[in-house]
Amino acid sequence: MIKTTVQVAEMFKALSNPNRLNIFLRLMNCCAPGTVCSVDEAGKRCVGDLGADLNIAPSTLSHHIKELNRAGLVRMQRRGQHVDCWVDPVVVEELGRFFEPGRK
Amino acid sequence: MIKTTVQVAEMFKALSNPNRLNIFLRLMNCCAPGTVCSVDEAGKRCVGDLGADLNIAPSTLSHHIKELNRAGLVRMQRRGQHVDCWVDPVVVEELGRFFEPGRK
DNA sequence: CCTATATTTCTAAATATATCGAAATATATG
DNA sequence: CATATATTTCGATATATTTAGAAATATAGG
Repeated sequence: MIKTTVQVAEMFKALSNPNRLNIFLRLMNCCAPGTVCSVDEAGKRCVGDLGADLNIAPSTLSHHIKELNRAGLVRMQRRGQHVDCWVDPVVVEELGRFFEPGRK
Repeated sequence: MIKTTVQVAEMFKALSNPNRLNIFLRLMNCCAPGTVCSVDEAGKRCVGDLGADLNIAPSTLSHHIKELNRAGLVRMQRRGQHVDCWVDPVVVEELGRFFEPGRK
């Protein structure tokens, strides 16, 4: 899945806000900083959980997660009242390769 | 060299603009897209070279490279009329690790 | 010192982003 | 259906970013 420079820039933009980066890191680590991971399904957390201790309004949280989703980094799916979120491992792996030298 | 979430977000922000990302990629690849690498010192290119074919004003180019430098991704040093630029390999390697799962 | 080239600084305008609160929607359950 | 909880949409505002052009600065070479 080859990406254009613009698409990759979109992904980095999604991670360029400290709040969004924290949300992303929580999904990557599968648990809030300093806490033990406890989610229903492996690697998935609902929107509300992701905003814990981040001191942002629910509407802002929703907006940020939508941005991460739009950029292709995070997938979402409603499950009852909640909406589960998880990182797309393939996309994340591709991003990691961006920082390997000698890449073509 | 441990970085805060804010510092890392700054780095991603530096890469969130397509023009800046292109500049960064040229430094990473050490040559313009589709061309053979030809720089004085390994991995270094001057400010002017980095903007070739990017269709941006010199002032804009200078601004973007300064942003990459401020974020810690790119180092710069004047050499005569030119200013050489090169990526900080340590910082880039650290960024790459951000996308490895299971990181603590 | 004068000129040419490279780069930066400053200023300004257009556009984009971050954030909130209020209202709307979705779902579960009594 | 009424209510409670979770999330999203909408509208507004403050702030930040992108970019260019003009002027300033740096360096090399006559």
